[in-house]
Amino acid sequence: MLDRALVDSLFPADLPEVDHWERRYPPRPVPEGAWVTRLGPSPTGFVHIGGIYVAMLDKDLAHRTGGRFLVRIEDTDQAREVEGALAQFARAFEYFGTQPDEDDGNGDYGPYRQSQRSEIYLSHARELLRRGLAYLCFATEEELAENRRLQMERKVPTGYYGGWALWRDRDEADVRAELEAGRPYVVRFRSPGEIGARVEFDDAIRGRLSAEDNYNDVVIIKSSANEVRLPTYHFAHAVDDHLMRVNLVIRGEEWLPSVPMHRQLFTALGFEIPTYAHIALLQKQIPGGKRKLSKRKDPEAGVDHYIAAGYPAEAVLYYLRGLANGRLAEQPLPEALAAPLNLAECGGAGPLVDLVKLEDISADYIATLSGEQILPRLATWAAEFDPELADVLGADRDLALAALAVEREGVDNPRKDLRKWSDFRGAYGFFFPRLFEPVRAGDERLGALPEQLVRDFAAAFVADYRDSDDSQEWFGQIRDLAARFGFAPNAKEYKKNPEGYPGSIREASQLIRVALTGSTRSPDLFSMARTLGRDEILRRVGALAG
RNA sequence: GUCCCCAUCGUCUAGCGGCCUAGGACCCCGCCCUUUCAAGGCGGUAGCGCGGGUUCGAAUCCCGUUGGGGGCACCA
Repeated sequence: MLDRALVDSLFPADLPEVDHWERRYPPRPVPEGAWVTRLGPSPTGFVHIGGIYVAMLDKDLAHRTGGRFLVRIEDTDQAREVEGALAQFARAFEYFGTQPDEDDGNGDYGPYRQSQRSEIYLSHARELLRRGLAYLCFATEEELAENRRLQMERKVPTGYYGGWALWRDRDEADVRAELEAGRPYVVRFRSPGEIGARVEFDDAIRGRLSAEDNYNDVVIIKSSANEVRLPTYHFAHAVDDHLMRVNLVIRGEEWLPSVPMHRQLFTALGFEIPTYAHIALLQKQIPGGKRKLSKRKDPEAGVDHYIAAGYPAEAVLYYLRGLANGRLAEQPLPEALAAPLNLAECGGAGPLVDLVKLEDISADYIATLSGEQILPRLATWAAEFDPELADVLGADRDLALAALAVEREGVDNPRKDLRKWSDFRGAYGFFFPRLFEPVRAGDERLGALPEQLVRDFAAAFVADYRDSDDSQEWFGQIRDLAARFGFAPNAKEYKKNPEGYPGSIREASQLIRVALTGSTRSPDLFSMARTLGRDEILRRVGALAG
């Protein structure tokens, strides 16, 4: 243990004592059993979908128990900070309805950015040093690297412990000498653990666990060479969770092996240990196995992927809730979104993110919406991601609503060709003259039909066109034309005698379909015709006639 | 090397000593519907990793193994 005066000389003279912070951040006035949760994103890039997954859990549990959910920016790694990261946190939280109760600039337990809490960490580090529960370490990077190399060579666990901890039990005289020489140092935690000892603890998801106790002396305050003295995650999160009065920490299972060490820190600091819940990591399938979903490699890891594609938040949340608690995947979406989440029902195995499944969910959800409900959301999406489409939607709202109504309103089984907003242009864009390019005879979309036949058919259609409110009657003119031009009346007839016909009623109607939509895939012809209107029909089929 | 976690159809899961010759959803296949696509209806293929043990009885409990994921950074 270093002389107290020596310890104190390492810190600003006006640094508050730890009890100052205890008074500054009193225990919260929340009911018994209330959860105070937190999400700790770091501004090193866009938000990971796993962050929304955790935030969803955090918020649900906090609110159901009369607690609070806060977001704390963990920016102690100043080298890796990315500009603009913070702004898109707020955007993501808003989109998915996971806004915190407290965050930067809003709450009584701030600051909510670790880089602004240096004083708090230093107070607590000084206290640990005064009590000999932490120590100064002057080991160089080279020395640490040599340690590591030797450890691997000898096949013993890597780390800074026991005989490998060069500065753990050094004479004060040595320490003073290094300080007088102006050598940089870090502050390390003096782990109380012994090699081989076991420790037991409870996890809110996994139940009672047992692990080797921690015997590593981890760094708690980074190098004195840095202009601003900042802590490592281990130290920062312990101090912050305590002073922000967080009592439930939901985080990824990659932290499980660190629990013994974190518990030691809480104990050394005299803090009550929070409840930990370690959730399984979302995974990506790779040949031979799977791995952590990575923002760097997997587009679907980023929240922006979902927002830019236009997945409704409800669909994504329903999918994530199903991953968290399987029973919710078997409930209708509205109920599943409103149901409480339960940590004990979270699985221990890391699930593969299945975009096919998400798309199905999204399609189902959108099918429950009316055109009036879809349009404003679609327009909002388009404004940011497809401005031309946004223009078109804005210019002709009535047509947009009419298009959306096709086989969606007044039917038992609404279409499910809109699985996300970005599908709209492809599936419905043809309704808008500005987005439609007339088709000419000879286009490959018309298949193998002879050009002249196509022209003649189209011309005859235009010449004799009859509007009708009855779908059978309306389609009847295509049947009549098909018969006139020698098409088989149905697929069976055509199959019997392929050489005898240019095609069947299918090819005949596809001809008109391609003329009207530019595609071989569309909703019902009659329904579209009613929406397009006589003039537009004649214009488009007329273009095919030449 | 070492320390943790996990293991039901291709995927996500229900199951937690007998109600399971294992249920649901997505995917995939077939049929129907049939003017395409999208839906919808009906049906189908497909799973408890392996080996011990406990038990009258195990997907369910125990042990081992195999496989998968993650930690061991002054990243978080």
